[in-house]
Amino acid sequence: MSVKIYNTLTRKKETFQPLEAGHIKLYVCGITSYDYCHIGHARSALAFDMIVRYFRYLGNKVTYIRNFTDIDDKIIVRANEQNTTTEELANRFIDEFYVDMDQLGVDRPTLEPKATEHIQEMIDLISELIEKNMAYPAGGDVYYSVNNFADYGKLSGRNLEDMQAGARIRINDNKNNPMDFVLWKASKPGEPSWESPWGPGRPGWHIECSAMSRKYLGDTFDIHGGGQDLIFPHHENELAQSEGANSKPFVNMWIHHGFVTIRDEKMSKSLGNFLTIRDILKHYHPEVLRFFIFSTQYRNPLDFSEKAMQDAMAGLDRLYECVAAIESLPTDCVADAPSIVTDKDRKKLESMEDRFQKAMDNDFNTAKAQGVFFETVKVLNKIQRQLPGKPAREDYELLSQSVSTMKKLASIMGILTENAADYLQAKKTDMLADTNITEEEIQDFIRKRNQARQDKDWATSDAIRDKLLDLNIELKDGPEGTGWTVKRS
RNA sequence: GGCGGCGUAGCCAAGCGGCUAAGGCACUGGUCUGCAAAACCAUGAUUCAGCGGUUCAAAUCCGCUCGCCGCCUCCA
Repeated sequence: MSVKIYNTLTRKKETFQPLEAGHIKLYVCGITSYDYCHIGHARSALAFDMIVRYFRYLGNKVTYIRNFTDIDDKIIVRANEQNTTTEELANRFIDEFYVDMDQLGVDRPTLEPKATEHIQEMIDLISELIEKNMAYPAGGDVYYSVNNFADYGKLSGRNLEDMQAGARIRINDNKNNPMDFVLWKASKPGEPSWESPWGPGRPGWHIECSAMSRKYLGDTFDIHGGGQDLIFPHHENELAQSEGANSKPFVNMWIHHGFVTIRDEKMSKSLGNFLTIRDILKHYHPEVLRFFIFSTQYRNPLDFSEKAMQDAMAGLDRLYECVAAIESLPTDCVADAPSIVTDKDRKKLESMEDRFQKAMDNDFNTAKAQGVFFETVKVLNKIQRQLPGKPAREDYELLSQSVSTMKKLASIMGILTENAADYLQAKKTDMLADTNITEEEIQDFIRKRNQARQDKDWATSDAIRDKLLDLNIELKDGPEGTGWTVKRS
């Protein structure tokens, strides 16, 4: 395996080498559970879903841990607003998260630990840090002492002097250094709290990931992932905690994906410009969203717009239409008829999987990989069109083999997973629901029009066609009769 | 101010020192058609924000300039 991955820690693409050959250990920061998920969350889940599927496709075992943050300030505030408990609120949105993930067809990680179920592990870790003089209790809180960790800032490329020069650090008298961050927070009255050696309180945000990754993946593991906004402070602090406590390298490879933007602005709850996953799935098939998200490499920003989604839909339809056409080819072929496929085209088809792998090996370049599919479709369409009524068995097999390979590879991105004919039919039915006409009525018009066409009454024929077009129904005359589609608006 | 990233055809997007600068969408032309539509096929950058430099060779490396974005506060 020679997958190259951009490592945030070294700011370079590196050849990935798991610690244990054939077994990859991956930890990804999941959601803070207090609201519905937006497309940005979808991108995160989908990016790592794709990465895990690719590693498995290459024959690796992958242990994939993705946590739920089910206790933090935002959850407490929101629970109070809704007059409920943090537990109820967090669990409710975890359930909603699963609804979205299932709709998107995201595979479940190996394990999805919750912060509140690992309080003891966090307390143990904090105690170790205090013993090692990497942390100190103060006024019921416990803080991490950044001055005692020489490498602090190595992930995000910052240094303490520069950061302190920035004036946006809150003054907190309990801290020795303004950059020290909280490991354990003394609870205020009415807040959820757990007993600890430092009094009742709750964990700081970063400590859960250090504690849970250590429990499930060990002191050092292969890959840690998340959104680019987590690099600082979250991952920087996790790294400081884990290496501070374990005195071993925490993670070999840090993967951070880019944001989803709207009109080139980051989508976020504070800006109020976010769209939830279910908003999107109301209007688009899940595979359209997947196709859209994988149309650029995972580290680049991805700008959401209706136009972009329409483009994605058109592209996905093109793939499905090709698959459907080849899958509906008549199966009676001539065993020893000569092939009509040129050597160049045959090579193109036979090299598809290699070219796909080459793209994916290069830091999971799904945009390039999609390009491989389209190149394949172009060749497939061309051959399929030239095929005689009874094609050579050799050619038939080349086409169906290519289609099944393409479907296998596309499933790594979670596209082309449906039966192509069903997908296209369902789409038609869905679109028909948005019009003011039924299938029976359309068939009726088509019969009348065909009669007119037979009589060479073009005026009537065209009038019917225009009438249907007004209703967003487009007719397609072909050798096997007249078909129709709902026009894309 | 510090750190990181980006700027490639109308739009989206690959490319990471050297084969003809992938691919998608749109446009245009062709096949098909009674005419259309759909589908399919074909077509577009002597050039990669600008200016310098390194090199036999640069969109790709280095420097500067301009523009955009993200992080530095909760955030996928």
